[in-house]
Amino acid sequence: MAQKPSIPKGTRDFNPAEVAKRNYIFETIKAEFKKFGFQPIETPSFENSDTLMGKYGEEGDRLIFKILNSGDFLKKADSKAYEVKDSLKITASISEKALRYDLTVPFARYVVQHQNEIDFPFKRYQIQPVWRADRPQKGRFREFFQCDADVVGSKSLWQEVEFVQLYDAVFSALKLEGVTIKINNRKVLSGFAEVIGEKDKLIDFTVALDKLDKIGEEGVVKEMMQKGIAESAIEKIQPIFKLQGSFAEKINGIKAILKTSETGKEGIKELEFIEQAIQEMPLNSAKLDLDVTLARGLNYYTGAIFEISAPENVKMGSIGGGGRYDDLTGIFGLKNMSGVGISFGLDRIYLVLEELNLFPKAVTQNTKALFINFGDKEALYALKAVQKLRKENITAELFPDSSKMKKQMNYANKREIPYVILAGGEEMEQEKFTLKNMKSGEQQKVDFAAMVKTLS
RNA sequence: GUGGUUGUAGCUCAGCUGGUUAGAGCGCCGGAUUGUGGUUCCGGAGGUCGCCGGUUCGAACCCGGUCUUCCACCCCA
Repeated sequence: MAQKPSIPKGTRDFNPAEVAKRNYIFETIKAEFKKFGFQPIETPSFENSDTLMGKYGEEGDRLIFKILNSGDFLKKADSKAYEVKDSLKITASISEKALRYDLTVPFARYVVQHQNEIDFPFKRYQIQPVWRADRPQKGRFREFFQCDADVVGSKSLWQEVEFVQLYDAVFSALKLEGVTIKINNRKVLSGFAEVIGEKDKLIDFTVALDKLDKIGEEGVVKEMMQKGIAESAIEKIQPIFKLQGSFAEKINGIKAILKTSETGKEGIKELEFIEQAIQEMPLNSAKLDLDVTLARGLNYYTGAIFEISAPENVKMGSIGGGGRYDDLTGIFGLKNMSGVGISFGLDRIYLVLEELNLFPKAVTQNTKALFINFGDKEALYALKAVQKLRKENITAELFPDSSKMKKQMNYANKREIPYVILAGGEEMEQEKFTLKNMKSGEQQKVDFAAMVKTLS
């Protein structure tokens, strides 16, 4: 065999069964998005580099796939950067476009660009692939789909409440139980930093705090100290490492710490608002939990922060996330436009559903009936019936070649087609069809109407 | 981006301290069975051992590079 072709690292092919299952997830999510009043938009797979660069932090810039300029790009390259082999600097001069890294920033760009045509508050959903030049791992790909729903143009906390409900609605529809919707608030995190007098180290502080469940209290303290946060400061917020119990109990715990921080208190108020609303309208299958260590994500979150944990028995990173960003469109010149949104990680949800065996059987079902081909005369008779069946909304097909019976039956068997229809000279004369149930092996000679009845 | 790991038939994997023609199970193709599949029996095809180079009389096996897989870190869906 010749050299086998291959696909790039971190990308995948999807076979028919996989596509069917993925579509099932897409359709389920989409149906809930629509029920909540979101409308779809789509944006290009690549954007101008300056739309994306600098929006995800230094780390993010590194993970953005850059597209090489067409033509004689070296002619226009930054020769100084080239001389000293400064990859970072030369990139800007040889690449002007980049593959989209997420759906939020392109959405912000979209809102600013089309601000005059949009009726605010604007609720949009978007399901498209994104690309990251990351090193792949389980559930981590270089091309994957995000399913986002966002609202811009409203500061109302009712949006947050609705997003919690939307998460719950989607996971309930997917029959995925035991999902935890973790919530936090940027203002609470700012409050912590303020209280300990390390306001300017907010990012370092939250990034370290975010790792609590992974590296433990000791690890977090160590990392904070490495980042230059004073030991005495860390001691002050020690209680947050040990927060336990119900949502309300945890709130009480942080209230004590944040009593001197106006920002912090505001964050608490927001969290309480959302929690109380959810208590009035209980969730179906998911659980809402406060996690003050949750920092997750992008620096532009200003209020609520969401992250979705898969059920405990599945080893998988977060399967969704989101939050409130007061000033995302500000980067593109549109001020005072608050947005809040959530995202579903389709590829990871797939892995979780697969692991827990939660895909409905019907998802992969395809053709209902296969007509055996006995020759041209019989094939014509069969195809006429196929055409009529399709008009009845029944998926049917004719085996294209008059191959051996064994081969045709085998084909039906392999494809798990539930019915095979045999129609030869005898059936043609009587205007009937021999309908064989592939599972039971039973067969009977029926007329078209009876066949439709069995197949529908 | 850093450190580690993996790659042998379509698939899952054997293959001893380097030693002739690299194996198994499953699958595939053909036949027993030319209007009856999933069971059984018989036969068959299919491998530059990820790729490139090196060491050696000799490499699937040792060494280097590269690609890929998975894992940890970074970060994240």
